[in-house]
Amino acid sequence: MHHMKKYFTEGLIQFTILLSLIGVRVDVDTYLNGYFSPLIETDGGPSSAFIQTPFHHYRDTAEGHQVHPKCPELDYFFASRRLLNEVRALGSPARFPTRVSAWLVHLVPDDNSDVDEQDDLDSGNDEVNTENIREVENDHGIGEAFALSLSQDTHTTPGPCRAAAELSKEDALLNQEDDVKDEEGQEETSPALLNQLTQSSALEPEDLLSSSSLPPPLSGLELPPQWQDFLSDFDHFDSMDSQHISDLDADLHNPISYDVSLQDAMVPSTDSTTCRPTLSRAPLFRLESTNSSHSDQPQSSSGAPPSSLFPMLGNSSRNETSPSQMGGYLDEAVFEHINMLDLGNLGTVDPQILDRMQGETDAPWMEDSDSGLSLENSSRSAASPSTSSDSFCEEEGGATGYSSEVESLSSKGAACAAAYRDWSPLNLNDHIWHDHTYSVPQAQNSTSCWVPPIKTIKQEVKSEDESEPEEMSRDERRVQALGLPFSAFQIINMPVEDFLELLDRQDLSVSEVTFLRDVRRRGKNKLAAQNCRKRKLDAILGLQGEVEGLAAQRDALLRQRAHTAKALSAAAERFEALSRTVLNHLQDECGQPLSAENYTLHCTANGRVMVQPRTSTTSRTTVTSGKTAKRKKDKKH
DNA sequence: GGGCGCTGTCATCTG
DNA sequence: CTCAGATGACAGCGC
Repeated sequence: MHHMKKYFTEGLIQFTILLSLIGVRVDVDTYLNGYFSPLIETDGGPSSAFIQTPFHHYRDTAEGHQVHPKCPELDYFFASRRLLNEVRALGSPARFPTRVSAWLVHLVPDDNSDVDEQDDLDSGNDEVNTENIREVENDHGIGEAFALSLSQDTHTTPGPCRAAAELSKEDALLNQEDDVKDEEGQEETSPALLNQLTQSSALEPEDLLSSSSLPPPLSGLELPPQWQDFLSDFDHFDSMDSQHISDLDADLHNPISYDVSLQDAMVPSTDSTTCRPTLSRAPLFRLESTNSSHSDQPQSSSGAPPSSLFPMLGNSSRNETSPSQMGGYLDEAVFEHINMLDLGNLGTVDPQILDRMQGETDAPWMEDSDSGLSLENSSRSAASPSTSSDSFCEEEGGATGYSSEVESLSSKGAACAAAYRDWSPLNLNDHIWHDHTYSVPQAQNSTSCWVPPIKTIKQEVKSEDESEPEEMSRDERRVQALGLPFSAFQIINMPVEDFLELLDRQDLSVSEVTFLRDVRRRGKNKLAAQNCRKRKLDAILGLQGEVEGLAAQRDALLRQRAHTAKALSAAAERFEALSRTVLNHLQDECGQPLSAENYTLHCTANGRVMVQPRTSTTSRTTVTSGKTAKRKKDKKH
């Protein structure tokens, strides 16, 4: 189970990073909040006896996590959460525009090789205003380098180069209708020679930029080789990234298997109005494992049934229809949600820690016991001061102490001593040592060797050297003074039935009965306190190890983040250069190549790649003029 | 003499 | 209700 969780969590991290790389923000909280706690409970069930920490006051307060108050993972929860908060405190990771990874471009043969490479991109305005989108298309079909579509219409439609100005969604619908008409009239003209690098992409005719003058055709627009490289890189970007991750973390051997289609992953970055909910596309990501879905996940906009295993996949599907929810950034989402690694940490925690926990849960309280050490010590001194030859193990069973007590029976207790003579050490073992003892040393149970604590040894040595009687506890002395046939140790550890019978059969006054009850209560509480303290100590030590492991994990994640950011930045630069090249192959109504300073490429939700003016004011003007031109053109026709 | 750690004990809660 | 266990709080003790 630990291994499953480990691989699950690691795969989750990789998957999250991948999603961030392609511009999908993953919300892991929704999954982990709802699902991890049960995992903890299920997995750590027996371990609740390992550190039975009653966080009564923290019950159900761990940010909604239903953590059992005695769940030891609560400690890890707080510790790991603190660590990951420190990670986040290191600063927001570099942000990268979504559009960098949200493109698909068709490779189209191009004879027009004179590409103006001198345009510089104006990076000032990256805001995508879908209301001002101009859809540009080559008019001869050969150079239809893009105008991609993720929709199912796979036909290619040649047509004049047009730029459609859409002021609103309604206009877009109108334009689509016009486009259909245009397609019908132009489908016979010249089929496009379009190399589809990806499936189900299509060129769609759009309106003309100008009704009066058609721009000269882009004959055989051919992308430079680096563009093909770029596309191929993106086609295999997921595998590339997985490779990076695997290089960084050799332990991530079995990430979650997934199949990412970059085309499916093409997502718009900003305006949700561009989303086309009616589009039927393949799932953004497809998990090869099919398990139950998380029905609790709110499907905010898509309304699609939760068909994915993880809520993050639900998010992915949402991305198809709710692009506004997609931050196209490799941002702190990865690290924010890894904070479930506390939870997640249980999966990705240092294997040494897991092994240690496993080992302790495997051989739990069997090995204990300091519990009763001092008691046994005192009992030993009280019950059998003269029977030093008796081993402790014998005394632990109660035989030694019992026999010694019988030997020292007072007249008062002698009458009832025989009645309890059959109270065997087995009873004591059955009723006393059955649970709650924190850590009985394994040797104590398996062999007859008992290693007393150092202090006990010191006391013994001291008593031997100084020839002084061992110091008896107050209760020991009082019990001895009563002249009862049982030591305080036996009173404390005998079964309650025997104890009650003892109280009944002994001719004891009310005060004596109360005293014996107090002795028993105090003795048990003393053992409990010892166990409790030792548990607390071990918990602290375990948390220290956990902190060390989490710190190492944090460092690894930071290195990984830096590496990923670097790779993504390089890809962004490459994409910018290639976009510049593509823009230079396009012409405006005047026949001039589109300047990368004034235009940028944008991909809509339906998969179209459009040219978009960089500045809103300019785009507004352009859109308006484009729309007017379109209407003029329609009148002409 | 004060600080610190250990230990025992009490009170209280939970199962 | 009783009992056992767990734990925080407190006090005593020794170093």
